[in-house]
Amino acid sequence: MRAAMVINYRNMLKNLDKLLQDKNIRPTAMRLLALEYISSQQTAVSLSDLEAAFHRADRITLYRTLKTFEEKGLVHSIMDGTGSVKYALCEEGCECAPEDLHVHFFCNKCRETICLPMLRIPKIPLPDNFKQEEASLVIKGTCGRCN
Amino acid sequence: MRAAMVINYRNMLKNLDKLLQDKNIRPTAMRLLALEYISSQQTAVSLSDLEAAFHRADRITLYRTLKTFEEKGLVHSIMDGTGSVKYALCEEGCECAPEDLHVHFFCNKCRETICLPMLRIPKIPLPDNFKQEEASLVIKGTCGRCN
DNA sequence: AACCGCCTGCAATTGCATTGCATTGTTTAG
DNA sequence: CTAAACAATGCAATGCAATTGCAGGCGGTT
Repeated sequence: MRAAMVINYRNMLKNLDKLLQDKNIRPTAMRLLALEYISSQQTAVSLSDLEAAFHRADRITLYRTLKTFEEKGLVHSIMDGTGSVKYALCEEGCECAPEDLHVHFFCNKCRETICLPMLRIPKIPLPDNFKQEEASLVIKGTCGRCN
Repeated sequence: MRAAMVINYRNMLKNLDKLLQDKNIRPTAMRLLALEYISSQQTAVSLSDLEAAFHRADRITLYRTLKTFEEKGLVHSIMDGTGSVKYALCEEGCECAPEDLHVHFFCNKCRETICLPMLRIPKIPLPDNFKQEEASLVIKGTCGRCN
């Protein structure tokens, strides 16, 4: 049992490691931890969340870690209107247009932001000569847990 | 001709005045000017825009003017992801759910934000137990003018 | 005319995002 | 194996937008 867990944990690290490598991100200890945290969360995480999870780590380093993840397409950022940017893992193989193409939900009760990857942003018929490059749809209300 | 313009200007002020009164906002000089400016713009305005238009006015007063307009339902705010909040007139008779129900467009070239009141945000079929209260859809790209 | 409340202006502060720089750690070329 | 080159980290400082406190001023009411 113990052994199995250790092996699983090792495997997980291997996987996270691979995730980073695949995106050309050097797998440092901090980054592995950050990535582990992000992927363990059901909701999008803010810099403050990360900071709270690793209170011994430097805020700036965490900030740059998130920025790096975003640049390399490992996570995407979400502006949910709370004033602090949230980050969530990109889907496998997604070339994430900056501000992704799926819907995000912000719960007014628990104040968490979640990705709804199965819900794509509908195509909107823009006026003549308008060209769409990105889109961001944030729905606010109460989430399944809070209802 | 001159006389007609004067009369039209007077009428306009009367109209703006009425707009304010209807929303229970006391029509001070500053507010009339701010409202005139906002309604003369084709695009949503930020606090900085207002500040630039009235460089003799106090930034804080302009800030509070916008806040008052928003509270009273005269304008709605738009978070377009630029980091500064934009404001635009609400449609006649709209009870503007905070973060309105129409689509907004942000042009990556001219960096202006515009309302597209004729384009309603489509209804999204949320997962079980999720309740929608508001929604914000911002499309980014290049606008008609910039193409 | 006196009172009261809203509006305005100035000062100061918060909060999040961002950059500069020196140090440490890791990779790579010789 | 070592040194140079580069990347990541930690600390300090700054930028920028939003926000609040307070005092004075103005308008409207009694």
